[in-house]
Amino acid sequence: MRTFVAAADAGQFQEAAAALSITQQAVSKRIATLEKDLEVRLFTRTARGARLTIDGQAFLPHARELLRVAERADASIRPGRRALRVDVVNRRTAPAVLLQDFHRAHPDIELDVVTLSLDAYVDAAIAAVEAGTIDATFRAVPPRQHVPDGIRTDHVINESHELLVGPRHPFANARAVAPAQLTGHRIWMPGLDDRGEVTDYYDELVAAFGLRIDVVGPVFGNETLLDEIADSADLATLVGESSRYLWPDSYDLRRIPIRNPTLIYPMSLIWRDDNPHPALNKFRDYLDSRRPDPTDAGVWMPTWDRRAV
Amino acid sequence: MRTFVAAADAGQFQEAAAALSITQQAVSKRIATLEKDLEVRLFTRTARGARLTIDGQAFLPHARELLRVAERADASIRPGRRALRVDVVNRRTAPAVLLQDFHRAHPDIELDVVTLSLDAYVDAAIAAVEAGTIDATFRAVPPRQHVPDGIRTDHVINESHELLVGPRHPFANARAVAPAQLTGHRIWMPGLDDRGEVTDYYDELVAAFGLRIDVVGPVFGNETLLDEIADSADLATLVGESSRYLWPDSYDLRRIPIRNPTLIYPMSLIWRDDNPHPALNKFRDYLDSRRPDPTDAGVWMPTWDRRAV
DNA sequence: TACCCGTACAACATTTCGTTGTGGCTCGCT
DNA sequence: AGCGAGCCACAACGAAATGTTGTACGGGTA
Repeated sequence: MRTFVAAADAGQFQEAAAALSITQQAVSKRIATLEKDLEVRLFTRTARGARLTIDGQAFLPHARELLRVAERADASIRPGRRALRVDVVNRRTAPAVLLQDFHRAHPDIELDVVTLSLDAYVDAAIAAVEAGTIDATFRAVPPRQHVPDGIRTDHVINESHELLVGPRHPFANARAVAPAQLTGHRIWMPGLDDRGEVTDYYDELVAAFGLRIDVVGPVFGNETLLDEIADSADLATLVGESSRYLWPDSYDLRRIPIRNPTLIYPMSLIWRDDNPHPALNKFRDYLDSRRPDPTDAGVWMPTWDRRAV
Repeated sequence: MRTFVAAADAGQFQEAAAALSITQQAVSKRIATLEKDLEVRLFTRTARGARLTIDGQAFLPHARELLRVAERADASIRPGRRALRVDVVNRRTAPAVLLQDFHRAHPDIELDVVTLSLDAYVDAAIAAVEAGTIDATFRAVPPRQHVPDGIRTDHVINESHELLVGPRHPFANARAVAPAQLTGHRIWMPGLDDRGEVTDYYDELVAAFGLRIDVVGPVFGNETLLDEIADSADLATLVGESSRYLWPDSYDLRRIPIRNPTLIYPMSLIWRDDNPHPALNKFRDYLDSRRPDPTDAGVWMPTWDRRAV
């Protein structure tokens, strides 16, 4: 591909060969092989060079695109020059929205959004940051969480919860609900088991408001969950407010804000203080510009104190 | 790349090897080479297979994208299965807009928009259609134009002209102008020389309204032209209405509609009747749904009768 | 502890790839 | 018209790569 593009740009094989530091014959051979593989003539050879055929013209932009993608693929992992790699717990939460917005604001900055395998507790994520395999991660950082030297955390997101219900649910037409009203109602959050700080959060939430959260059943994927909730008259689930920007509205589901108090899930950015990646500072600046309001009244946040459970 | 993706999907080299019809050792070698080239470990080898590292996870989507692009590149020219290839005279005219819209309406249909070299008259374009190197082209087809058997034409576009002027031009603030008002004004259309039916059109236009069209000077590119017009108090040029959807508004240029009569440039789609490409019919259906109004009053169209000049 | 499964390493055969050498074609100059 | 310059294709050879078979190593598991 590189040879094809070089030859197309140069208009002749000889010059392309020079640019690639190989012989003209090698270029000729490469192009011939490509033409044989594609079963199409790409150049018309003349005495004064080689001009693209129609097929060649049609192929050229694809070839360039391929080289661009290859370049980006390489840049995404080559140590020392790779894209900024940020971990999010999952792609339907506030950090993902934030990263999308950041990308819109700075399209030139290469980003890689990864999701560490599901058994990653804060500790595992912090270890990954420390090891340098990821540049940053968004996590809830309980006060008692041990943070090694050289690792910094910054509380940059307050994600508030909404109740997601189907049209037949008692709260389907409510403008808002208070956590106290949820007492006795079933809240279904499959897959919410054994996940470190996340379960700690919901344990504390349950204890604080007398909620009933079911975690039964395996996770068959998001569509199944939404389907069941849409059909049910008593199932509900909690989702982050940001997910409204990430889901299609295809199901007949209602999002009911939760008020008095609002249920906040706090998240911090975690990164290595000595990470020299230039994009990291830009990302932190961006987060700074959207920092959540200082906690005010009407808001519930976890204490993350095990004794509260 | 294919091997990497296969191994990532399979979770083990052995199975990937089977899928690729090579030995496990070959897969191992390929992955090892890739890792060496990238200077990054992509898999952690375990006794029960190979799992992606963080780096591998970050790389995977890029690898998939590369394969997709390669697939599309191949599809764009492989005879018998290639994308629908449509020629437009240049990428700033109505056909280009139409193709964009069509692509939005049918994102699944692969399109290749090409531009035949500039010396291509209708005859050359028709020959290209006949030879099958392009599936269709948009051209003005004068009534006297010879069209071979098996080639069909359909008048699907009426592009109306607008006058493009800088802020100091006398018409800069006009809501509209009539062709008669343009008598004596300089209209600059560099590059408009020796272009077959296109020049015929403007020749007839000049004769009909006593216009003065300058074609002096080489074409240095669009930016230069726009620059000069923006700066000049008496230069103007004619552009198609559709170009408003294709140009940025970065220059301080005014588009003045031309009325009484509107100046129409008619264009037809030209294709081979026996072209079996499935996308061709869909494209024609689409064009049908946007067919221009039957010519009504207040419109000027060329007769393309040489004697009129 | 003995296997089973999966990966890595080694040696060898085969294919691919790049180089040098050469011929043929076309354009432009004399 | 003849000749030289410039460019591409084909042939032959050596080097590098790639794939295969054979084998060793290591971690789960019965």
